[in-house]
Amino acid sequence: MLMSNQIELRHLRYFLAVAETLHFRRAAEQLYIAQPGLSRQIKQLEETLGYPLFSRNNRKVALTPAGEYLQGEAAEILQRLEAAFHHGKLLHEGMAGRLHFGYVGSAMQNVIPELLLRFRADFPNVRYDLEALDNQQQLDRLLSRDIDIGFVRMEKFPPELDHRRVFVDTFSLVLPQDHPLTPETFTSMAQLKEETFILFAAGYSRPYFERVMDIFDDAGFRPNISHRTVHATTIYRLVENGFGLSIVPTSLQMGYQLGVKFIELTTIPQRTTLSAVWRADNENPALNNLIRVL
Amino acid sequence: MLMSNQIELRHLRYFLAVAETLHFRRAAEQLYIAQPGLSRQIKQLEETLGYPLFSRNNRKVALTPAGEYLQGEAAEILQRLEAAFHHGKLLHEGMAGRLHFGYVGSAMQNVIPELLLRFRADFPNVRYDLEALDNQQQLDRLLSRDIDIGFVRMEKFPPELDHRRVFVDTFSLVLPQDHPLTPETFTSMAQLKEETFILFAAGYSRPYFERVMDIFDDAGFRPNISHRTVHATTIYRLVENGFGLSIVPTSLQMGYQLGVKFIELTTIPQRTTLSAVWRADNENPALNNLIRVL
DNA sequence: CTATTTGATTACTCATAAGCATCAATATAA
DNA sequence: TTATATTGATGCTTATGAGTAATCAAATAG
Repeated sequence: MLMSNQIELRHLRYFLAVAETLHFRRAAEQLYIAQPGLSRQIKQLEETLGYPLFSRNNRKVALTPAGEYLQGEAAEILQRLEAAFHHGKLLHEGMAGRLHFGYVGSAMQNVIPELLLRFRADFPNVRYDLEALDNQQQLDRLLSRDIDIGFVRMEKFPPELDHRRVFVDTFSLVLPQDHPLTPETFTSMAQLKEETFILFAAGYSRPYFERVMDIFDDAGFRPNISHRTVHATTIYRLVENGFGLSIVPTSLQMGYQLGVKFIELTTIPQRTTLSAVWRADNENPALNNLIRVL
Repeated sequence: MLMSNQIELRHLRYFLAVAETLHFRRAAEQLYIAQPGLSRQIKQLEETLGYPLFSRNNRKVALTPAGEYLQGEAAEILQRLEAAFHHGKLLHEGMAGRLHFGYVGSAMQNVIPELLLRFRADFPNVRYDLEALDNQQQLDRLLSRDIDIGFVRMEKFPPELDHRRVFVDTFSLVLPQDHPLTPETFTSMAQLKEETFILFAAGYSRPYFERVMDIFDDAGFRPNISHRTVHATTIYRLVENGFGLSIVPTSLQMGYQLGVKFIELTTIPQRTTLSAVWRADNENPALNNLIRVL
């Protein structure tokens, strides 16, 4: 064991008081204790350390070189400890710390930026890790506690996870700029029976894929799918160049300047929902604050 | 008062033990105390801080985010405190710290470098401040505690100061390279009755100046003094260019490559002594070690 | 189910920090 | 000089609270 194992913070606090005042009686008053106790605690500290901190010639108290050095160190150490306790409190209150986000790419169009802005207004000292992941990756990393919260296009979740619907979106058709169909002439999905389609890969999110296929089922035909991809930009590029049409969440049209046009499918019943998911037992206090903001 | 004023190092040590083992009973064993005391101390720490450090579900102990953070901080703080105590011990033993030297320029020729080399061998962690000062400046700054030790050419010292003779040196004549006098033809100072002399200024050190004048008194003449200066290089330059002869401590000839030659005055009784001086009540522990090396 | 293991709780003991009265040494005042 | 005041240290007592032993309640394992 180390020599300083019997030293307590009390010793340091008393030492600092005497080091400042260089006067045992006044230091004792300042500490709201009686002088003899102070004398003995300082003596005990010196004996434990094995060297004197003060030179006292019965009329004057002065710091030894070692005492002078320790005065600075002890003051800094106590201050740092105090700061650590305070920062711990912030962490406990979710006012500081780190939140690890997972999200499907489309959530970054509107939901995540808006959420982060609102959250930062109340909790400016929380930092974020943001990671674009598909639905299944997010579930895996939630269960392994790698991320604190996920934003997925799903409806059913494992029992360990809590969730909340954060955004319900219509679908939109994506067509080339020069396609004859317009919002005015569009009446029903059945008009697109002969078209080729570029859709999200089924593996990316089966529930999402099936929701899209429902649209075609309701229209009474199976689509001719030429390409499957997960990237919005890729879809738009392919549509732009005449490889086919596509169906995407309406919010996904934001932020792109490409040669495609959109027709929002407000007449069909299908909607796609973005849900926030998190572990019910996640103890990150910042997460509770985030969920409250949701 | 600060919230943490009732927290003691004991709390931190106990906390770290539990944080490491995540097990109260084993942590208690490791600390050589019984488990109930440990439980209470941790609880008390958490209550004082106002937030929990562990989440215990009657079967598992886990750190909260705040606890995880404090584990790192507390470990570092304890380590730093331990290091501070250790460094204080080094300071007390004179194994670390700082020594402020004053010295007359000539002491830097041989005495100071040799002393520092020997001292550094035993006390490599002591740092130095070196300042070239004349005798009186050194006494003043010793009395005002600005320097720890001085190296002067004096014999008498104020009562507050302790001293020790460190080097006794003969005098040497300084002559131009082409001067007719040589060590072989030199017999007595009386041969120099007609010469002009360049000497140290009396104000620089009266005892030293009078010692030099004694040499002339013994030779039976008062010298014709053309210049007075304190700088060795200035003296040598003046001698080299025929402005006169000089008398310097023999050790002062080291380290200069100039057009002058020296004749060591071994036959006269005068010697010049370099003394180390320090305050008797100087508490710098490194000083005691230095004096022991002297 | 029972046995085991976990941390928490309770009542008690004992170590010790703090307080009081006093002392010795020194400085200041008369 | 003597008297007085002020300093930190010391001896003794007290009270706080850390530590212990026994026990409990809850969860898990067999």
